[in-house]
Order: sequence, then C-alpha cells, then structure tokens
Amino acid sequence: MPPRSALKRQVNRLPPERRISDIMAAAKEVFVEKGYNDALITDIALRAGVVEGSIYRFFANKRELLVKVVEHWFEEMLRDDAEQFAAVRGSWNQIRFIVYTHLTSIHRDPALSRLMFQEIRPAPDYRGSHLFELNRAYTNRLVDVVKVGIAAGDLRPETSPSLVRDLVFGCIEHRTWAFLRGEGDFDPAELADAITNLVHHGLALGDEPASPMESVVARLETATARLEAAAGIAPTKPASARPR
Amino acid sequence: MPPRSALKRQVNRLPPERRISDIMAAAKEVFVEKGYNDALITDIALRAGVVEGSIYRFFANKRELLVKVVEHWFEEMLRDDAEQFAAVRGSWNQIRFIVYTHLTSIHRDPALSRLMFQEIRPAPDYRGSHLFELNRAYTNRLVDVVKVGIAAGDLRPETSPSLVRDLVFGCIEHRTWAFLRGEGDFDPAELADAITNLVHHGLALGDEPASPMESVVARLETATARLEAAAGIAPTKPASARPR
DNA sequence: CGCCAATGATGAATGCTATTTATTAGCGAC
DNA sequence: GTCGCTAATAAATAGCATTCATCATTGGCG
Repeated sequence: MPPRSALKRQVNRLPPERRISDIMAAAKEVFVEKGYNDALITDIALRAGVVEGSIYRFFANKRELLVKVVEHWFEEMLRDDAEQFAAVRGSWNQIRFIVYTHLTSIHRDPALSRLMFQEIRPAPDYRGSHLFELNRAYTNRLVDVVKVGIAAGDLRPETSPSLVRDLVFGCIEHRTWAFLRGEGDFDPAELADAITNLVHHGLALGDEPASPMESVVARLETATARLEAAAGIAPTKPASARPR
Repeated sequence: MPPRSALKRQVNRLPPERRISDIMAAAKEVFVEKGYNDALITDIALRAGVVEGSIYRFFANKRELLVKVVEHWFEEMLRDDAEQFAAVRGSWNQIRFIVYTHLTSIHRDPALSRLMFQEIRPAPDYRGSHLFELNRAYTNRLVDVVKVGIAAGDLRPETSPSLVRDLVFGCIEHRTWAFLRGEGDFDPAELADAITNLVHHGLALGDEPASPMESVVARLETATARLEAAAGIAPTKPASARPR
C-alpha cells in the first residue's frame, strides 16, 4: 500500500498568464510581509495554490521572482505619475512635485521601497537591468528640471544637475530609513516642502534683504503647491514659471 | 580501522583574545571579499585556523560576527577623524571636512561601507545597537556645525539641522552607490567641493530683482483661495510661512 | 469516439549551509 | 602523576532553494 502514490494526485491546469500572475501576487504578499531572506518559496507556492517546483517553471530562481515583483510595482507607479507631472510648471513646483510623489510612494509601500533599496539596487547586475532603466527615467525627470531651470535663468548655472538628483533622492532615502525600519512616521507634504526649500535655497544666508512681500509669496507658494497636489489638479496659470 | 577518529586530533589552545581577533580578522577578509550572504562560516573558520564550531563559542551567530567586524572598523575610523576635525574652523570648512572624510572612508573601504549600508542599517534591531550610537555621534558632528552656524549668523536660521544631515549623508550615499557596486570611480576631494557648495548655496540664483511682486501675490492669493475652497479646508495660517 | 504525444504540474530527492551537540585533548591544581 | 575543567573538535541536525523523475491533462489525429 504506497501511502499516497496510489491516490490520484490533484492537478489543476491553468493558462500560463494566470499562473504567473497568481505566483507574482503571492510572492508580492510574502516578500512584503517577510522581506527577501525570510520569504519562503514554500509559502509563496502555498498561497499561489501551486507546488514549489511549479514556480521554477516560470521563474529561474527566487531572486528573479523578486525582481519581477518589484518591476511590476515600479511600472505601475510610473504610469500613475507621468501625466500628472507633465502639467506642473516652474522649477520650484516641479522639484516639489517630484519630492512629494517619491515620498508618497515610500509612505504607501514601505516594504517594496525597502526591497528596492536594500536588495535590488546593491546587486552587481543592477546596472543593465530593466529596473535600472525604469529608475533612471524616474530620476531623470529631476535632472531635466534642473537643466531647464538653468537654461531659463532660474537656477545657478554652475550646479551639476546629476548632483542635484543625488542630493534630492539621497536625502529622501536617508530621511526615511527609520520609517522603513518600522520606526515612527512622517508627513510627505511637510517633508516635501522642507526638502525642496532646503535644496532650493541652500544653507547660506544670502545678502539679499528679505522684503516683507517675499514671506507672503513664500507662504502662498507653499500653500498652493500643497493644495494643488492634494487636489490632484494642474497648477494655476502662467507658463512663466514660478516668478521670483 | 576507524578512518580518523583513532588519530590523535590536533588541538591548538590559545588565549581567548587571540582567538577572537583571529576570527574577526578572517571574518573581515571573507565578508569583504564575498559579501554577507556568500561568506561561508567554513571559509572563515579555515582562514582563522579553527573549526566551524569554535566560532560559535565566541559569536552567537553569523550576523553578530558581522556586526562586531563592522563595529571594529567604525570605531577605528572615528578615532582617526576626531582630533583632526576639532581643528577646523568655519561652517563651510567644517562641512567640507565632514563630507571629505566620509567620502574618503567610502573610497578606501567600499566593501565595509556597503555592509554597513546594506546589511546593518536596514536591520530592525539597528536602532538600539552600538553601531547606531557610533553612527549617531559621527553624523551629529554635522548637526552641531549647522547649529553653531545658525547661532553665529552664518547660516539661515530656519534650516533644520537634522535635515541638513540627511541631505549631506544621503547625497553622498546615493552618489557613491555605483562605485560601491564596483562601477567606476570618483575623486573624494572634487566631489566634496561640489557637494559642499551645492548644499551651502542651494540651487536658486541668489540675487532676485524686485519683480512685479504684486501680480504674483494676486495670482497666488486667488489660486489659494480657490483651492482651499475646493478642498474644503481652513485657510493656511500666516505663522506657518515658508520663510523668504 | 478513443488513443497519443506534448507539456503542465507534482512531490520527493538533492545539496548547500548555518547551527548544535557529543566527544576529545590540553592545561593547571593537587 | 592524575583529576577535573574547559577549549576545541568533528560529526550530526535542520532549514531551505533548487532539481528531477513521474504522472496527469489536454488537444490533435486517426
């Protein structure tokens, strides 16, 4: 009496796309809950309603599965952001928008962001991967903003656009690590304002006397940007950038 | 004829400190060469001249061994920097010094820096660890510089010192990730200048001509009122101004 | 209608490693 | 010398990704 071999084993055939999306959905769940190392293929298989071996029919290994999951998430994110961004005018507003949306996505999906920062980006094959290209496109929006700002005479001509990219995204990551570890919380809108202002103005006290009008403008700019972002609508009026 | 059990097995007794430092030296080598995951306890034991089990007499597990190795490296680094820093005067010079020494240590020990960023800092028990405290002391020098600069009237009074810390260290990390993955190189001195200047001055062009401020204000007031109404929220408080 | 090849799916086997454990060897006290 | 204590050892254990030999479905073709 063979214990189970004699029993007809259950087999459930499905179209490959369905299997793949089931597996990816289950994998996303498990990776998010457990992190890469503690995620078990067994667990993923169980939740996807397949057996361990089946996962290897569609994905070469655990890491490839992770990469596909994160790619999927990232692509979705990019699609959502792209058209909104196109409507924002003025270098301050554009930087603020980029900072804010990035902070928001970290705030919404901390576990996935973490996987990206900790597992994907440090890998030696990251450069050359699809995710690298996606991320490049994502961050290059900021580089372009700076270039345009320089050309338009808004921003200092000697600034390196790519260094500004590292300044902004690096600052965001460094600031959010505690949150990503599960410690505390942050307010994306408030932090976006602070970072944008700091990057824009720097630390040094300029020699310009601050007119009382300026602080009014500053307050209004901030309130407007926040409200526009919150309302999800395009900025008010002129193509003449943020004046000042 | 028992294959080996009958042969007198070699045992080499040493004082614990010596054993520990041998193991840590071997572990440092292997972690640096292979990274955390691909480092094998077997390999470490072999190079330290002990057997695998002996490592567990001194270290609870592989991760604790990693932490001890990185701690040791970090402590050494701090000792070297501390007295030099005390001699530097002026906020620009002090920031530049901190940026430069940090870049230099990444440039000198990329593998260890990577372990710190990728394996240690993201761990849930990082906060509360000794390394957290060491790193805190390390980065707080910059926070203090900013505070002093503000008090002395060198730096903008409204800047958040801790945000400047995240800006600077985040920028450095983001900028050096490619190098940490083994792609390309960078010049610490040159990059230190660029980062310090960017942080110090910001992006914005300093000398604004007193422009048609009134029309700007008018536009912003209108947009704000409209948006606040649309969003159904209370008007932005004057006190919360984005200064300048 | 029924059989057959192709391939999806399975569950057990493999292999690699961290970690544990039972055993042995050296060293100091008596 | 020898007895006990502990460092050190080598073998055993266990967890988990990955592979493999087999089996079950399905759609095409007689």
